[in-house]
Amino acid sequence: MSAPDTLRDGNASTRIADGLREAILRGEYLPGDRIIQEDLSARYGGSRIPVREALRQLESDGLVRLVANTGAWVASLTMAECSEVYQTRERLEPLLLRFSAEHLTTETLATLDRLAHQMEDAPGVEEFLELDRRFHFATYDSFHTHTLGPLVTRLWNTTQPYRRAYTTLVGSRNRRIFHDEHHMLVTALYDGDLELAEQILALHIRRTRLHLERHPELFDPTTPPH
Amino acid sequence: MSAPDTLRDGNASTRIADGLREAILRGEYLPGDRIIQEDLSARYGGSRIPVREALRQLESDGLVRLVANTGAWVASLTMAECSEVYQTRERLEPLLLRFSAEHLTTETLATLDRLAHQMEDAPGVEEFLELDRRFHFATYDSFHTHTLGPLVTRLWNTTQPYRRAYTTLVGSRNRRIFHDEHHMLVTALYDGDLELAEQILALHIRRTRLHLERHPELFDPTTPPH
DNA sequence: CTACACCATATTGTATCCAATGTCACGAGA
DNA sequence: TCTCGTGACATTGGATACAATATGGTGTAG
Repeated sequence: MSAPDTLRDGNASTRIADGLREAILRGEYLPGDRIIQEDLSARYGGSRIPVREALRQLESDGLVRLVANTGAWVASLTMAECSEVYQTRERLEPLLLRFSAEHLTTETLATLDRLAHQMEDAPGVEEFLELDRRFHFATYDSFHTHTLGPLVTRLWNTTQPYRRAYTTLVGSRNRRIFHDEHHMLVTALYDGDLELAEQILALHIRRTRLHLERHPELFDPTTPPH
Repeated sequence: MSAPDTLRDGNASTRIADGLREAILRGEYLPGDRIIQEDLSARYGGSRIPVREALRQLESDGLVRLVANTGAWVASLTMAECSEVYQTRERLEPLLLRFSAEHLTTETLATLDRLAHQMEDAPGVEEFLELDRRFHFATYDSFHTHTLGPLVTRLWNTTQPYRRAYTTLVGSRNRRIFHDEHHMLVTALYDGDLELAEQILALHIRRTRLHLERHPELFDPTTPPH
């Protein structure tokens, strides 16, 4: 039997950072929401000291914005910033895929195929987002990386609210090509054609970016009040 | 007249984080060195609270390794990890260069040319490293980025101790091709040939990585004690 | 009615104190 | 001589208390 959740790590800051990160990724906090240190103390237990350390951590992760003597907000992106993250992903993830694909097992390939099919029947937005994330990370998880894996995770995290907003907005329209790309990726991996797999992934990310860019209303105004 | 250094930011954690980061980059602390919270308190003023926040921040930046209830160390890399960072840079920096190059001014180009020549006469390791960094960042600074710029900075920072060690080890041997690549890059930028500039930069980073990989003795042993 | 100054309140920033944990040296026993 | 347990010490983790700063509302002057 496991220890109670509040003792999980022996380290309150890490626990709070993980908890808040998950809450932001679940959409419980929205971009631009104010974060009060005392609220987090109350929610996760402990004093404000570990809360502050957690906020520093999440700031470096790009999930929280801190302003000295003023407070903390859930980070928000302009469309240009979000687009930049996607263009970064377009260069990084194919590399990570290449590293990982060299170590893919048959079981992982079967899992990927299963996830790609499950996604087609995802009943709601949350299931869709969750399966999409699990699919892509399953293609990456076969190789332990020091820098690249965490970096990619970070880029996924900072854009998660906007993926959610977009998916909610367009419903299940236009998803066919999205699923097709996943299946093509699985096929390329089955065939061991890493060059092709990299290209499909880059196109997949690029197309998603272009779709997002059709909806500026999802993002912060380009000229935020400074 | 400016305020004393200890009041620079109105925020002790940021000040300490910046100070410690610079100290690590200057080589004042070496990879693997233990960091004692009280020492930082004494050195930068203030109590241990802001020190701890600063350490969290630098941990997320990849410059410090924290172990719960045990302590903090200056981060160190194995050769494989360092190589991974360089492969990541090889994909990222050409993109950043492309973003930035579209906004390069004539003055910046002149500065780049000047820096490239200055480097050839750099008297010592520190000057060489400093000029190299300034050269590359000058090619990036013409475009304000939200994610990519800080990311690249971070990758440069985590590998800085090893660049220093390598440069010290080989002295000024084999630097000719290094300088030539810089000049080629400047020329490509003068000509507005972004495609070529990207390729030169990627090759430049790749060649540096291959040189580093000839010196495993500079790095942590691959199987660290766990 | 608007603009501005001022004050009350909420919130963040930091210091001090104590608790918890890990480290290391020393000594007893095999 | 080596191993293992034990205890003192060094160091980190966290809570409380207080100081510093920002915010938002109210009243007053123009």
